[in-house]
Amino acid sequence: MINSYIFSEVELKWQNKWEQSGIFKVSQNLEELHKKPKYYILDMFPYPSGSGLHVGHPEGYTATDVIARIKRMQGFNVLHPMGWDAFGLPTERAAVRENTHPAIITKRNIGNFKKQIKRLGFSYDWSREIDTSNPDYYKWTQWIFLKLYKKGLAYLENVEVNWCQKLGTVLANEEIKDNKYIETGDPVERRVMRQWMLRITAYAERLLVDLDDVDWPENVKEMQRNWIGKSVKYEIDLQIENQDEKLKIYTANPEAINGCTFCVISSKHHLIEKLNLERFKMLKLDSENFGYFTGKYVIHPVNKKRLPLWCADYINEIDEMAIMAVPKINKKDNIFAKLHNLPIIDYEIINKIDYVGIEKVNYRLRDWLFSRQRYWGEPFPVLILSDDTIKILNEEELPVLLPAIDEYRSTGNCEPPLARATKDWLEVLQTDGTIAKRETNTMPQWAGSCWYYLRYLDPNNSFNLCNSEIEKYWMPVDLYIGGVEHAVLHLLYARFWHKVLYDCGVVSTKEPFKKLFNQGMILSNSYQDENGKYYFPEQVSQIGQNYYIKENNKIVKTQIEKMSKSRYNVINPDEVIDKYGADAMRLYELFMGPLDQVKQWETSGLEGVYRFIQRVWRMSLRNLSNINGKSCPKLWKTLNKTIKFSSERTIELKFNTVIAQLMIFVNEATSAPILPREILCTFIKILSPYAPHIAEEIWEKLGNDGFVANAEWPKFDEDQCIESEITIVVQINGKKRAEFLTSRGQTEEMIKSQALELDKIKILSQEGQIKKIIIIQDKIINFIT
RNA sequence: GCCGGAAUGGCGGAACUGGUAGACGCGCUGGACUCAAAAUCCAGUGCCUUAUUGGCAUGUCGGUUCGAUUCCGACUUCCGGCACCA
Repeated sequence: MINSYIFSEVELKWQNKWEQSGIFKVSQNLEELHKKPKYYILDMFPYPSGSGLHVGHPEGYTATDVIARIKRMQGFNVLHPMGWDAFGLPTERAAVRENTHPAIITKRNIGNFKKQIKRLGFSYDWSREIDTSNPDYYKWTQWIFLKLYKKGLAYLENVEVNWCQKLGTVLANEEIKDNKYIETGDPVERRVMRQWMLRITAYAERLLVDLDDVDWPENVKEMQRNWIGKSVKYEIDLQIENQDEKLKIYTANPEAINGCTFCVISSKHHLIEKLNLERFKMLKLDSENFGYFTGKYVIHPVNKKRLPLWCADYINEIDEMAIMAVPKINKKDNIFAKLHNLPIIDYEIINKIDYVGIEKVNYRLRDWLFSRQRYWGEPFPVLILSDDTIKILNEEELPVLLPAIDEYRSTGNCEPPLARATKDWLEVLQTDGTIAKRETNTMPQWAGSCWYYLRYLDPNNSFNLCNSEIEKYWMPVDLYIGGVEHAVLHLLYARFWHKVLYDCGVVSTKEPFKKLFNQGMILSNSYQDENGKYYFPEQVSQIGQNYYIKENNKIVKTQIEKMSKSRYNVINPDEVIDKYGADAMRLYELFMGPLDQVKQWETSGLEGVYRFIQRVWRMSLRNLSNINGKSCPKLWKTLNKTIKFSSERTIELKFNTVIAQLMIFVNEATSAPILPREILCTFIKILSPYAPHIAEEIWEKLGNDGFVANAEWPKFDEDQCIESEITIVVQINGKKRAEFLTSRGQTEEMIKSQALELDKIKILSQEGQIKKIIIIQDKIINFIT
């Protein structure tokens, strides 16, 4: 079977050749770098989970790889790195289960991920690989924390968290449903704990304004704007009747103050306590429209009437909130008023000049809760002195290494796992003889992913986070691709840190990511019981319309959801590659649909791209002609169109349409009477970013020197891309009724006279029914009757 | 609930700036090759209508326009985010 393409051998061969030759390594030498323009293309690096890579990961990676390869062929220095967001909760859970050090589990998971990723033939510069849980890396995460602290952007505060007494630990929101731990049903309560906070709110305005300067999808910018939530509000102080206290209320509509019939204060407002309303504090305000009269009245600042003060939590998500209710115009106030029989009145709008409050700019954005009661994260580079004050460490003392501990769970006293460390880690003798204690909280997973794109630039620098000349050459990231689920949090946090680093003079750009693109998620079916617990597809069987857990026959519901480790619904790319090969896998990932759209994985769709690969192979085995490509005018034209199409649409990330065009070319070239070598060689070049393995193999077989990956991207002849003969559509009242072929670029008169020759139009014209004619050059003629 | 998306044949999708709806692929049907099968190749394939130079079709309802998958308004369903999954 000489005609069949054995992908497994060929793909391994080229992956080895690429690695041995080091063609995807980028120079660290600045003089060398400055000879060419730069292109920094970045993937959101993965969290190496135990369940391995799923088919959703390589979607974005394939997209960036195609761009990286085409940019290299177009003469750019391309920085295309990969690494691991290695700290994180699931690894810690696995560590608890196996009682194995999370570093060992992480190493194992990274090994798996890397092996899986490498099978797809991506052109990463692996010499720049980073791992956020490596002390050489997290030293710099801690270093950035020191910068934040010195700038007054890190502080301690008592904050409510989800506490599970039974487990003696804090739980993530996703682990809780109806105040219970999903896995075991143990109750979860809100408990106040001392937490590190980052003052991201200090950067709210800049985070908002600088969105105007980046080339990001408008919807992502909009989500960030809404998240920051800038609003201009009026603050009005209302006298509380028979009290010294004043109540500060907020309103966006001060002109409507005369429509106010009552005021509402949130249940967590500090005045609740101050005004001796403790007995109400015990009440749970879980229903949105639940509320009670506090027994107090406030005085209307304009008409001096008494307004009842109610307590309810429908008003805002901010704890410290009070409003004037205008049930006539505000929907929520209206519902609340009707429910509690409060008056709804008509009123006159007051003039701006008579506003009784002060204008105040508000942001919805809250400060960032930056500590976790977990082991597998960066230790804070701080000491708690005997007088309970904070002392930060010197840069020379970094990194603060994670200590070895016996178990990866909270202590019996409900302290974080780090409290299990031995005294020589936990206690640090000070020069004055007192003993300082280490912080036992760790940083959240976001920390490492907030600045990793900088470390790729200079990954082995042990004196600096990265060399500033190198930083100036590569930054900003030209294209950043990752899942839309990161549209707000990761991207906002990373922007915040970047701006702080900019203020510290560490980086030269205000924004880290010039262009952003969010790939849509690949979804698949997941199964969940009534408590919200997930099951693997193997654990579930279908009977009729319903799904049951095999073990106990309990019914589960199914839904199409984002593929993720926590939902137990991932599809493994290894199986796909075993069956169809890496090139087919790459093509399918992109052929499925537009990159930014949500897609459901259907393995059957792989058949088509697999056949395409085989067709390309058979086509290349034909007897090639050495005649000039131009002597096959039709195929030459199609080739030029295909080069143009791919050159333009690949950069626009419309990969699915490019692959369709490549297929059109192959269909035509397969049935063409002769196939000139020149045409095939050019086609192989434009195929190579998409299906690099087969492209290299054919390139070599055609007798070319070197790698096709290093070949020059072909140019196209614009004249060849224009059709000289076109179809004019003839419409009557906007409906297509006929069409005719003619040459391009004719005048309206010429088009009109040709259309009037058509029988249908002739009759229409003779009956004198034509009232109006609309002609669109080279496209349409529309007769209106 | 709030914020952001999506909806086109049996299926994934195409239509770049308001101008031929269904490119390309999957599936299906028929044919060629074969002892047979696989693979491959050729033809057909939105729905309705007996054919048609007919009618209906881009989630639903309405609007703007000579003309709407594309613009505007309302709605339905599904998906993502909502600050400790990342």
